[in-house]
Amino acid sequence: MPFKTPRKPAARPAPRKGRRSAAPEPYHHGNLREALLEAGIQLLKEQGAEALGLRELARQAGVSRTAPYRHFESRDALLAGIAEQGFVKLREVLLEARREHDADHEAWFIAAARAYIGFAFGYAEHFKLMFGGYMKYEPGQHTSLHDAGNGAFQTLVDLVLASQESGLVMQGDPIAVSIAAWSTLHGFCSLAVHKRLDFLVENPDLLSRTAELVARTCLEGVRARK
Amino acid sequence: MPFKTPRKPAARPAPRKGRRSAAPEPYHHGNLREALLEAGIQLLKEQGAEALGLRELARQAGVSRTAPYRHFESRDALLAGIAEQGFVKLREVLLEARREHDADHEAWFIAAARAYIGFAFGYAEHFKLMFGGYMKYEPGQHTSLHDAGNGAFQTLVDLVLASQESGLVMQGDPIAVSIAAWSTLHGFCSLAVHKRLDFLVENPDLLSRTAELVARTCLEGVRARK
DNA sequence: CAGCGGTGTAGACGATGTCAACATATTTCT
DNA sequence: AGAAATATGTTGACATCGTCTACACCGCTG
Repeated sequence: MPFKTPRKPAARPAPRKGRRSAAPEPYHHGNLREALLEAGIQLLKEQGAEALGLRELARQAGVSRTAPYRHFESRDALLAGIAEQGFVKLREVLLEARREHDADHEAWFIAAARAYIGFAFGYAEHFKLMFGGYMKYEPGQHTSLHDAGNGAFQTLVDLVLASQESGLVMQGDPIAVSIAAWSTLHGFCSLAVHKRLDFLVENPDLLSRTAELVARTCLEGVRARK
Repeated sequence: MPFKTPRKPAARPAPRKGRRSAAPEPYHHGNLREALLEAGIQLLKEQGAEALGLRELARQAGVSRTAPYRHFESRDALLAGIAEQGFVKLREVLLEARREHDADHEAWFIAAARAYIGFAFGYAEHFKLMFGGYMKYEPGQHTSLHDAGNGAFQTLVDLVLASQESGLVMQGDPIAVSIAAWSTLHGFCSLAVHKRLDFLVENPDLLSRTAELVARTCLEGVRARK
């Protein structure tokens, strides 16, 4: 009986005998899709993106190796799903910075920069997955991931637009200006997360002071010239 | 006779029967080490870092799969060797920018920024390998790669030091200021190279204008406040 | 000429992503 | 309610990869 074998029943979130709910929650055995994403996020945090194997994820979810293919077209698609969650979270922390400093554009700017840096350091592996070359990123593919990324970027564009109106930030194509500001943040985070700033890591005080300098630089670089 | 088999003799750089030369060029069959690096650089340019398999490189060099292990401890070590070459090249282009604008610090700054961006766009895959998470990067490992990276970074520190003395750039820890300036460049390049700026790619004019803005932002962000 | 270390080779192992074929559970149609 | 369709999960197999071990060859030094 090669089929009745393991089936750790505790691993499944209770097959839901209830008739039907409004949300089209998957049926069958449990919602594997989310279980895979959750396991992936957990494993990503603990071991990094390299450890995110399809088989490993399936193992952690208590299913067979090819089961994930019913929910993700390929390993890359699964990674894209995990990365997407990261962009959602990133957007959230950026929106939070906005909520707290809506009135003062300069404070908003600095808070957004700190939030971005905080996200990168707090979710380093996630950050690497989102912006690194861990998966193919062909245009037209992974549109959902793409949208989530644009959603996060849009919060920066909103900030730039508002700051241009209030005269804090230089005029010019808002996209270009946003990218210029974003680049400063992103470059610092990318270098740090990839351990290219290890001469700072040994001096945590200098690291945090540099982070603060970067947050300011990010604004000064695009501040309206007098 | 399972051993006499392939041995494409043309692929080897002539066994060098000459007695001995000053440089300790490897003997035996040819200098496989450099052949592997060359093939790797070529393949990297054409197909990206994912294609850099040990077996594939060995194939390209016309040797057996495990031959590379006589010259590189692991695949990561080979990748590190290839990345190292990239840092050497990057340092070269940065030094060239310096040579051309030694006197005018502002021009030097802009030229260095353009050179960095030019390198990233011209050697996109190499850039990704150098700064992405394609290989383990434990501290203490790959010291040669590490040194090459620091060598390239040092050219930026030199620029910042000179610019601080001449009053162009703000005071403060030169390392921190260098990182702040570098971050702007690096962030832009990293985003572009990883295709996260595709909304720009469709508009090459906007892309180049943004690149120019970034090159300026990189200086404005750390310019001495009046 | 013997031996020895530097170099290259074949075989094997475990691991991975993916495909095709098959089994089973849930929904939908009649 | 029963049948058919669909969604989900499983096994087996294949090609590929990095790496280990044992072995073969080469060119030098004694």
